[in-house]
Amino acid sequence: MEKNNAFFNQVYELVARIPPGRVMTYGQIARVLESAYSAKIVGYAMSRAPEVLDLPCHRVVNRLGEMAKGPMFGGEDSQRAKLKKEGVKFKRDGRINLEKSLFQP
DNA sequence: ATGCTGACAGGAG
DNA sequence: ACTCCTGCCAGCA
Repeated sequence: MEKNNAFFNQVYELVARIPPGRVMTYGQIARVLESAYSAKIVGYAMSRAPEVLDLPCHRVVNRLGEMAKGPMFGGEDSQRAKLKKEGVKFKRDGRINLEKSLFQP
């Protein structure tokens, strides 16, 4: 990985600690990293995340419990199925039940 | 160096 | 419940 930048590394490390069946929001991650970076930076870090790190980026969602709209994880449905398979609770809207699946370090 | 963008969040209408 | 506006900070052209 060429980008050994601190923020990216921080985010990667934290995301890597998210256990199966749990998810985190971008804002939550930003807060855990201590007030610093905005949620956007977290998302940006994910977008540039080296796949060799094998980051469970599909466990990172926005505050609505929804995943990114574009075809970034191989399709939103694909990510949703993945999370569901890991035991993440979904509401009938198709959104994640953050109350039950939010991972708090 | 300057400005725009971005896998977002939070408040207000 | 929804939509719109603003703030956030690093990366990139």
